[in-house]
Amino acid sequence: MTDEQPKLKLNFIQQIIDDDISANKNDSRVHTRFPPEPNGYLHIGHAKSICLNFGLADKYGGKCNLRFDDTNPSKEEIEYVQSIKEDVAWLGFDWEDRLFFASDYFEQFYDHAVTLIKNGKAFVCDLNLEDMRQRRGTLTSPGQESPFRNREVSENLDLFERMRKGEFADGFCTLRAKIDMAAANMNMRDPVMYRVMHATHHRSSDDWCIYPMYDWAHGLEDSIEGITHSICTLEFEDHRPLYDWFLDQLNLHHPQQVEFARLDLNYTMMSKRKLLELVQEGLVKGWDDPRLPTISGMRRRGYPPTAIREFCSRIGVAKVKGVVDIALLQHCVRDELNKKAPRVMGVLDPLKVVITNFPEDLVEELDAINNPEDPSAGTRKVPFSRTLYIERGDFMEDPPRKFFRLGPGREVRLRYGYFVTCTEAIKNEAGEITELRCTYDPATKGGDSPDGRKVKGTLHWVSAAHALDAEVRLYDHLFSVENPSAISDGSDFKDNLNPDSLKVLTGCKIEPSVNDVRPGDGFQFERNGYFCVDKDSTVERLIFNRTLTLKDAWAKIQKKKK
RNA sequence: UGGGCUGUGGUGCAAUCGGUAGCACGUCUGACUCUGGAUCAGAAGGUUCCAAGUUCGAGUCUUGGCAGCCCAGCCA
Repeated sequence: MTDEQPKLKLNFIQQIIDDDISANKNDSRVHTRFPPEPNGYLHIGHAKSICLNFGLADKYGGKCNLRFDDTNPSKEEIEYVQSIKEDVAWLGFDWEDRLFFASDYFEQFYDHAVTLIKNGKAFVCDLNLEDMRQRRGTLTSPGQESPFRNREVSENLDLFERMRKGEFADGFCTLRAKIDMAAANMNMRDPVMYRVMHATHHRSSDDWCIYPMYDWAHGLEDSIEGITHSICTLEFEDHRPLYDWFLDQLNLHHPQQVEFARLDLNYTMMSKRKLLELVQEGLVKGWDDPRLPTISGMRRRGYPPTAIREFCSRIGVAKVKGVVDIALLQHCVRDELNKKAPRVMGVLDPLKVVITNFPEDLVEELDAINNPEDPSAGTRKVPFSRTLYIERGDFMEDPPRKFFRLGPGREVRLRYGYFVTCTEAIKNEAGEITELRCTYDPATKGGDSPDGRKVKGTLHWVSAAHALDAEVRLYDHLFSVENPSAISDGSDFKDNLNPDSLKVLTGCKIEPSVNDVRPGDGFQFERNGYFCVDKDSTVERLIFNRTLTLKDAWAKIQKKKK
């Protein structure tokens, strides 16, 4: 906790805040917020924003609110607000008593709108969607003013009140700010503040039939909450002048909006709309499918929140749009899991091995280290017997030069067990190997040879009679291409889905120490990777998700050969 | 001659007042090892978008180009 280290580099947002503090802006207060719309589940891109906002508050001794931007009841659901709260908390952030909803401010928004009308800065517009669009102009040409733009204040007041009372049908009219139809910034061309929408809101129920637009609500929300720094993504840069305009007209507190580039990761996508599509079409199994970049998906997959936070801090924050290599995320996950995950032996693709010179009924309890990275994790006993399972891929009849594992006549070590030598491979009629016969050297108990002879390979194994059966779900990239959103004409992003993103293995054999586990518990299956207990898992039916593989030098050698 | 923003190894970020372009991931070697993990040591990889200018000296300052992204929802 010492500050001895060279000063950590500040990102551009921290520099802005530092400057504001030096200038005693906002009495040097720092108050941020994370403002999700409850229209989907949070993903790793949101995690970046969450870490940023809560992290900034933490760094500067300030506060960070959790506020739901629930201004569009047609897309929002209570399920989403629950999941979002759960995800933010799981990531390790605490909004304390500052859980807010835009919908709680609807009355204030309304009053402010009335003020704008009274000041001649807003008007009720009867243009329909199509007419409004046509009059908006284009990027290079100015728009035309609405014929309703110069209604009397009293008429506007009356109409607006009747909008609220529900006298008009959906889409019949809007309340618009009166700014400048010729503005180069399209957002300033008399933007809509309210639309008529007879929809039931997940919190305010049927209290309202007009709902504020995001642009009208957002700046106000931040102002109401006394936010000092409104951190948001790049696409809102053009909206900042509008928020400032509203706040100036109303003479309200100005948060400073700062925009940064949202996270993009290769081999996946952050579009909520497309994620929703995958979920709704059953292409993945729900929002928490372990292949998804959602927070809940990553949680189910076994990614620790600390790893996600570390990742978010490593990617930095800037205004340049880029694509982060998913390998960095995986590196952070491995780094964390390597330090924490208890080691255990699990055989995914079992091949029976009989140790022919091992006594029939003998069961030896061998000592195994729980975590070589953490001596305090202690040791456990693992049963060893005459009949075992090893990984099918750990045996080759005709092994190539760099294959360090078992082959006819070869000797390897069974981890924490004995040196064994393969004497015979038994096959069925189809020529498939069904069983191996080996002999063991009793002098090598524990895994060391008293005569000092070395063995190149060490295999994981499991005693057949003691093993637990398990289903194991193997995951790979959801998409087979780096940028699944880049599609040629006539194709769909779903064409880029990786057909092998999920592989389900049954009949896997896990060592018996893993008998009393709960969903979420994580392990390293030695030499195989990191795995965690899935929420579908029961005492009768153990189910694991593969979080990640270990780095695999042998796999790399093989890949290069191809 | 619409507005806004952005250009630094393959990727993501640094570089204080203008002073030898660094870090991480990835890649490739090698060492070590009872996980082909971890760890350790090392290597490759840059026209800092381009051009001109200022300066003893420019990623940084000036001017002019070029490229990319965002904006024409009663979405957020």
